[in-house]
Amino acid sequence: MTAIKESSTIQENKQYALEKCPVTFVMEKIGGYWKPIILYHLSTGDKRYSELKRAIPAVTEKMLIQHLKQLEADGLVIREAKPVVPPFVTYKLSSAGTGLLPVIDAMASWAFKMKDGVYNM
Amino acid sequence: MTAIKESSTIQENKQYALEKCPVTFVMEKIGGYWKPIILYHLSTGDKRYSELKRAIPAVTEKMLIQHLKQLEADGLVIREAKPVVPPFVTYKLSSAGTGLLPVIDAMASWAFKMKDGVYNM
DNA sequence: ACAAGTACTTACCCTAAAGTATGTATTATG
DNA sequence: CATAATACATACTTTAGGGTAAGTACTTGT
Repeated sequence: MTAIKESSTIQENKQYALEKCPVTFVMEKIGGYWKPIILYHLSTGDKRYSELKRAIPAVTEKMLIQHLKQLEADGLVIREAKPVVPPFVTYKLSSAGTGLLPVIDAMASWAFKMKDGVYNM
Repeated sequence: MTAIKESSTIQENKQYALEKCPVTFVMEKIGGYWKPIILYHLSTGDKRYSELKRAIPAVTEKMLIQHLKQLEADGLVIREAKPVVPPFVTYKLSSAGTGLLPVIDAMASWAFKMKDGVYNM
């Protein structure tokens, strides 16, 4: 992960937005490019790291693990590792992560309406 | 023979994600840093450009106008300009933009639950 | 001996998004 | 005449995020 510069305006703005805007708070958590996709794949049940990798072929390993770590740090997913070799690691949604599913659903619903031209008038 | 530069992976991935993932489709529309905030402010009624500027003091004019233009191009907001001087321009949500409000609400609801510790168990 | 599978890690690079600073057109008003 | 107000536009710089490529540790199978 790259170090963040605390003094930058963008960081100050993030502080402002985080305190003032709950939507931005959510964006901070699921705004990463692959995070919604990962969340979606975990919504159908626990997945091993390699299962996620295969389920999302376009994501690079660096991005996958990076986002998984962030999601874990944010308390949205839970990592469980069995002390065996080869490693056996599964990821699943926490209760907070599960609580996000209505958001994901609302998004998907809007996207489908857009594609169906429901809002073209 | 010189090698021809192929299209970047990032663009291919975007194509993949847009087709496969409705959530990413939504992120494309409202993922810009200030867009959710702008949308939120428009949800309470039409606003003049200068009203938005005052309502969101931390945003720069470049970012504000840029995001407004994108939201307009995406059909989420409608711009109305009166041919007077000084200019009088108002922005309001389109039907598609209004259709996004449940998403915003779901996000806000989750954010407040998070802050209230509802998911800490 | 060595390749294969699993779950990462790390160093480096490139680009898109965001920020800074300044300029534009028009008219009313002091 | 100069300033204020409004709604932008634009050249330039910085930063955060994402991508590439390669390596690590450990054990089982051939």
